Amino acid sequence: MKTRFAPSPTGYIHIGNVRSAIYPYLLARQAGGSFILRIEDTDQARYVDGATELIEDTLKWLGLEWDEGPIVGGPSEPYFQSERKAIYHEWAKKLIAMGRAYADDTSSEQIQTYRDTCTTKKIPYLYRNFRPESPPEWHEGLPLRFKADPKIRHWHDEVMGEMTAGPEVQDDIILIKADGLPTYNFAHIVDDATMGVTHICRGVEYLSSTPNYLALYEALKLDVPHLISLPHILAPTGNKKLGKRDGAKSVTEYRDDGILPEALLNYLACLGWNDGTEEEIYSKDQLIQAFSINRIQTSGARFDETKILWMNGQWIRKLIDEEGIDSFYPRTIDYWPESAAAYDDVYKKRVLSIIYDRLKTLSDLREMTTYFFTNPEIDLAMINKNKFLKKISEEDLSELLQTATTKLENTTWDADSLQDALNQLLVDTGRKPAELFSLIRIALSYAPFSPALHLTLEVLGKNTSLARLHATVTAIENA
RNA sequence: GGCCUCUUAGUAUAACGGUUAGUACACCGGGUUUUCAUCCCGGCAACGCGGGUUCGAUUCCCGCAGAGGUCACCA
Repeated sequence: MKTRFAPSPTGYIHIGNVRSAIYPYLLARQAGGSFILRIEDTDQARYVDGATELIEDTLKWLGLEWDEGPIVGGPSEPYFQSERKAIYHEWAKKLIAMGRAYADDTSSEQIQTYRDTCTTKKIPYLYRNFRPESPPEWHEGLPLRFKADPKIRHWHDEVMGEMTAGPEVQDDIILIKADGLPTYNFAHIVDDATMGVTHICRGVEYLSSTPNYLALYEALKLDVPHLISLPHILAPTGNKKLGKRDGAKSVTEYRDDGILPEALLNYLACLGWNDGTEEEIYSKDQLIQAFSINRIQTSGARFDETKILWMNGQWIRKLIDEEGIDSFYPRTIDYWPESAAAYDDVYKKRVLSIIYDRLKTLSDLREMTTYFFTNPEIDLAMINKNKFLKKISEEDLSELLQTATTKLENTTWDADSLQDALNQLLVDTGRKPAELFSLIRIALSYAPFSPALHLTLEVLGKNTSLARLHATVTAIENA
């Protein structure tokens, strides 16, 4: 089995089209076949500088390594269509020789009048109805058209099932443009054939041009590869397919937002496909095992930002629980608050180890861990408004904090001892956990939430913790 | 407009023609010595409409409606 991902270098890969890279990848890996990356850069007008690198970068990040293509090379080089012009022309000449292609010197104005004629007659426009009797000899600078053989065509789509199309959708499509480069319609057929591609995964938008491709395969005496039409990913609102105009985010943007490639791959693969079990979390290897074409959905699916967030949290926890903090930590380095730069990895790993089950994305670290790196600004309103603390007098609050400080000063600074000390404080002071713990927690962090108190204390360290408690006592007394 | 495709809760989906239509996210409630989160328990919520076929239809067939795709010297 040979599959391919064949994007145009017109910008970033967004989540609306990355599935047409994921599914062929999974298929190839499952079958022990190969996965090709081919760059379809025949439209010079839409070419965007750097887009190829962006595509490569995206695939690498997602873990979709290709066996043939740019960088790695392969038996069917080159993998850029712009460099394969001679190959297309060779195949085009075969069609000309067998009388199945002809040069087209019709001006665009003339074509427009053909169209207008059809519009006024309310009949579908087909160029072949205006096919010239004796077209000129083909030479570069002139578009080359396929001579269609319109008839009823049947084919099998692995997702959509048995398909039928009539002659009314088959036309003399352009094979080679005036600039000498082929159109997608021609190039992909030649490339897939010469590269040995056995399975084509592409969006359903190609379904309606398939009859034309079938005619080309037939004329060129080529076997038709297995055709796999992938339903669209829908925009957040409405039912249209997700595109850049709808603000479709690039895949790499999710990386910048702190989404793990494991989570994005997992989510995207399961959007519009499932293996029939109730499993939700799949690693890449599990996807390769479980994937099957016949369970791909036929209807479009909406990308749900909330669910990818949930899944990302699951993956953060899974990876840390299974592989440990040390192995996961390097992936977090770009996501810490600026103030963390002054701290070493050992400290940041300790912070990570007590905060990670609160993360939905890696970039949550930026907001959630600041008080581990800088002394928080004292905000007594947080104490005064707290539902457990607002009924306690300032004198009592101050006394309570001082008692706690004294107790903690004489405690060995490890999580277990700190937990024991806090429990003892509960007994000594006769306070409810909600009162004592809320007060200490706020004095330490002035954050809306933080990890368990004994862990927060342990990681902050004795000096910092006691200093922060003192600072709040002082602030209350001066208020 | 022609041709083609799709249609189960808000979202993603499951269910040999027979089930109280299952699961996950979201949301709501409860539990786990403070908070937030994790985890656990519970709740809410769906077969587009109309005809057939059948003892019985979410499931098969036909219409309709709605939505989408496509009709380029773009891919």
